[in-house]
Amino acid sequence: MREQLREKMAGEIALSDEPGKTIRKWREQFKVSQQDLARQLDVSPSVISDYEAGRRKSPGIVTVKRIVDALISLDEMAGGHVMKQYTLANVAEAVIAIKEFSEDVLMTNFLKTIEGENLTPQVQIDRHLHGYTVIDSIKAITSLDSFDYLKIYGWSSQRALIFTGVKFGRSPMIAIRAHPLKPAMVVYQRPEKVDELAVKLAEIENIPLIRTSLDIPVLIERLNKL
Amino acid sequence: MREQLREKMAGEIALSDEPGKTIRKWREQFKVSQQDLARQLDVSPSVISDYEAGRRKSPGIVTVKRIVDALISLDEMAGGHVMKQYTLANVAEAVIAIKEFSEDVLMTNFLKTIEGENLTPQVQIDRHLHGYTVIDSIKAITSLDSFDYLKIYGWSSQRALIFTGVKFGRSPMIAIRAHPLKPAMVVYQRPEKVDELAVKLAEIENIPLIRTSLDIPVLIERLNKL
DNA sequence: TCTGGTAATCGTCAATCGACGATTCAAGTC
DNA sequence: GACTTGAATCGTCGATTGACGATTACCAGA
Repeated sequence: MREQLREKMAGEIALSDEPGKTIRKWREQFKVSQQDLARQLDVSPSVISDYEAGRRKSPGIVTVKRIVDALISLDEMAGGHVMKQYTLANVAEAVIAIKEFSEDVLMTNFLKTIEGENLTPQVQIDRHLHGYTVIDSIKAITSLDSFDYLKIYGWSSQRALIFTGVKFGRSPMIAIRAHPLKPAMVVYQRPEKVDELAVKLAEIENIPLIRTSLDIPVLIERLNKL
Repeated sequence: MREQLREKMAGEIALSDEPGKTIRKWREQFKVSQQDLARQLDVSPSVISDYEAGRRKSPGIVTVKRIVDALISLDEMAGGHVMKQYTLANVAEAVIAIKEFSEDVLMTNFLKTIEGENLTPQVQIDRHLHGYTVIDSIKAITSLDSFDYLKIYGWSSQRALIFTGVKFGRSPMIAIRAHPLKPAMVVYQRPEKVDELAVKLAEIENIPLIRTSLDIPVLIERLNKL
């Protein structure tokens, strides 16, 4: 993952309109002072300040590389704390919780547990669930990646997909509709509103669409008991 | 994904010891001539050649950005063919097949279907499976990413993990051992050899370790019937 | 109030970049 | 053999970077 992070940092800085600000952002992420960074790089602290202030509009890639590596090295010397964040955190960015049940769970029980309200009364809820995935839909959408992960790993015929941060509930259903592998159940956690279209799509797909008003920590806790 | 690719390209170029070669690599990926690229950038072709030849040891990030954007723009104008490669291909790189069963499958049936030989006779195989994932272990290892995806999405207590391209079978078991979430069964498809350590680890974890001699297409076909 | 840690600003200068254009090669292909 | 097309090499030159050090400014504590 080290390489990944290095590349991301370098890429971000290189593409930034204000590389200085991006450098600063990362330096702050790593909780390193300009001085410490300067020491690690064996340059004067003013150099760092100049970069961050944007005095150089297009620093050379060697400079960028040196800065990135210095930050990562400093972090490693201090235990690699920051890097760890960007390992799991990034990959799992959009996934808040995930679990496979050791024994199948009835949808009706699942509903009771999360205090869910069925928005699609026509759809049968007599099936079983093998597991669930709780997804931060904002993050899933902004980092398209995550959506792709989900497409491949997280969506399966026998699990509940729980979306948090839902506005109208259209995008998740559209994504589901576009994909061959369907979840057995879709849950919106405290949606602002649930669009008609979302309900209609769920009915077409024959997937029960559930709304719950539990907040995330409570929801997670309840789910853990299953 | 566009942003992702941009960042990756910029990052790679920025971190490269020979940025010129990396620029060339990408230009060739995009199947663009130096001249076309130069035209897109509105500079003389010799400029590109100079960069690729390494005449500038540390090009400024603005230059890098311009080159990256030019390549992507050219690709987009031509239909975005190259970019598409870097979308799904990359994410799914290591996953050859994946499926959740609609109904549980007994391990013994699973074994019969794939003509599997149990290398761990002590371990019980009376459990059920919810699904399986077929993984190209070479790709999974070289692109560390994929291994991380798996950690989070693909590994679950009730599924079979099928590894292809196995040399000694140590790495997959070690990775499994290191991770809290365990598969219910591990299958090696035509391993060159199966190391003692791998078997021992499987026993410790109480995960049946299976060997199959089916080749990949046949294996997939059989699995599809489940 | 003084001090130490952190950061900003700026003048300066050698080194390097960014770009051009002229020239030379290497392969096709007409 | 003449003619494109793609690429390499290099001298040149103005513009910018990379780095320093001096100076200033802003806190938070002792």
